[in-house]
Amino acid sequence: MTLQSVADEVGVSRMTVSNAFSRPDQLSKELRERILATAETLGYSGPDPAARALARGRTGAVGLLLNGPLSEAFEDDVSAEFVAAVADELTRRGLALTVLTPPQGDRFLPARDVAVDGALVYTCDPTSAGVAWLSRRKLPVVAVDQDLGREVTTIGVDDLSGARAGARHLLELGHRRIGVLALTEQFAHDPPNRDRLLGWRRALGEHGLEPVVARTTLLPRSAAFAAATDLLESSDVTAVLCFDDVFARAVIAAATALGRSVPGDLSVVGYDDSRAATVGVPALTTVRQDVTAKGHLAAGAIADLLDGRAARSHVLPTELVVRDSTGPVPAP
Amino acid sequence: MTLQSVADEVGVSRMTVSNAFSRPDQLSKELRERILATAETLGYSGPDPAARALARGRTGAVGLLLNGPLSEAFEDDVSAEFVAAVADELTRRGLALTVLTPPQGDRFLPARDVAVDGALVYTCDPTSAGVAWLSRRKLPVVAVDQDLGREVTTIGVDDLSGARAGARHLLELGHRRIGVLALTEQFAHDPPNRDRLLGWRRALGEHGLEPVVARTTLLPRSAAFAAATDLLESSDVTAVLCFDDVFARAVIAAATALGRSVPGDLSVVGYDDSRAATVGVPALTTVRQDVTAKGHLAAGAIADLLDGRAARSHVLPTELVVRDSTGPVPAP
DNA sequence: CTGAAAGCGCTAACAG
DNA sequence: CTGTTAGCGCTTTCAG
Repeated sequence: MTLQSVADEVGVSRMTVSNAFSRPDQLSKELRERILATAETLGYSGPDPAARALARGRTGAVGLLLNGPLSEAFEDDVSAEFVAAVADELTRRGLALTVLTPPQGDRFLPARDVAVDGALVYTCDPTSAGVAWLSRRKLPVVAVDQDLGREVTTIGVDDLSGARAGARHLLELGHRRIGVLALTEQFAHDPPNRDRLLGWRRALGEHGLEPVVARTTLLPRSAAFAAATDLLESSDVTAVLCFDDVFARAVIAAATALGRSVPGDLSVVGYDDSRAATVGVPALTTVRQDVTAKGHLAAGAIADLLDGRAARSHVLPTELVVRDSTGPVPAP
Repeated sequence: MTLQSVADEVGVSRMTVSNAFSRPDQLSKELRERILATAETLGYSGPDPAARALARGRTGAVGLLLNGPLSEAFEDDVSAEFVAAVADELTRRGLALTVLTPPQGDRFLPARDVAVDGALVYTCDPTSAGVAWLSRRKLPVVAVDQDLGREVTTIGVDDLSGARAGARHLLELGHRRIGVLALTEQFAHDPPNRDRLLGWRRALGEHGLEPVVARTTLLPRSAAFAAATDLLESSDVTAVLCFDDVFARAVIAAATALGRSVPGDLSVVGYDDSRAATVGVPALTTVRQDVTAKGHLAAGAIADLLDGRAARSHVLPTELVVRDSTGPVPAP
């Protein structure tokens, strides 16, 4: 079943059938309906997407390049919300989302071998093979929470200000011995981790203070609990600033296990204002970012690029949300 | 930059260059390396995936057809874990995952217009347009937690037994007035919802009992809390069987808000053994299913189908996990 | 509004 | 091991 079979049946040229499907305004309504009806009868389900992709030079799919185990990307509320927002917005613009997983061998490298018109780079080591392949293919790319150079359209978040706001909030409450729970050194150059750490450091620095830094990983989830326990046992911090809300929950759990109450004995600040911030008790003081907006902007940017329009970089604002996990510094 | 340019430069035929990239065993190691080196120099990044897809008749991408807002699919732990497992296993098999979102208009229907070799159908209304388009395109399909007919390879879960085990557990604890919190009528034919409900009903039926049925939706999350509150206020159930762990948490939250303790005053059984089961207090008694295995099996099945191998249907087992949210029926 | 010509870039099959 | 032949199914451009 091809365009040609339908054309033969109707008695028009293949091109007219193509137009019936792809450019409705190029032929009479009447003829178009006759063609569509015949196609239906013949069981022709429309132009073959692969052939169309080759002829048009566009596949209609946008890649989402992710590094590390996918479980990290999909099992984290924040990433999942981002992916959902991206997929929704891409669909609205007539594009599909293809997941470009990290390669698991040598034969098949998604970033090299999968047909996409462009890609979103998210949660990636900028030096990864995937990023390199995308640029070798000269595909349009939009970086999200990532530094790929000034020429690359980038959608980011003002984590520097967000982190600073969180730290200042603690300082205003009188805290002076403050811990932070960040990602491991492996993420030293990951913008969110880097900027949050920097924002905390700067705010504390304004008071001549230095944070007690603890580091951990997103997975396994138990790692954060262990790191938090260690931080609380090995130092006398009265407050902890966390890389994200999940870490904040881990700190609260660790504090509780050590018999310390939050916010009575310890103040905890999360980040993201994800589901974890409001689902548990106490509700978290956290720094809100609009992940859905980030996804929409990223999808819009890559779509613009594909349409030959310029795409602007954006830095999304953050906002401190004060809830119940922070309070005045405890009396000595 | 095409195969031809590289061929011209090296002075061999285009086919030999193609072989250098795609069938390394078809030419001498020496020649191959010379070709690859030249390609590298010329900035040729390998065969164009779109052209290759047309010529080979295979795109190397598998669709994942989802219905309803993507937020439901991605922001639910269980679905997210499933998607991650699918993507991982597909990558291992040299395939990519393309998300086939529900159509948001008329011009662009992912299930009709996106190039994929086959698709996984998950969380879909079987009568949806998406499913219809896939079958019109005659694409190989694997159904997950879905009834698409006996000819369609299906990966499912033994929810009937799982639900029964949960209900029997409550019966053994002495409960007789039992509520259930299921999905709305809209999901009457959704296999997980249908089978869990059926399993609960049958187990209770063996004791001549009928459950008090409450129904709600996955989103917004507040809906479950409201439904649970209503159930607890309008009936005198001593235990509630829930469609999933998130609902179980909502029931516990509602009970707590009404001044009832779990499991002292009320027993609650979840489903899935997802993160929600163990993250909060009390840890949930729940019915475990292996979502990652489900994802791996589904990906393996569609990959087999694409390779022309037969793919078997599977029904994964479930297992009751007793934790702290269930206890003996309270004294009257 | 319709059709003819000319590929898009690659690969299967087979011959040498 | 290497090259030739013959498309894959569609769209772009441009003339009628």
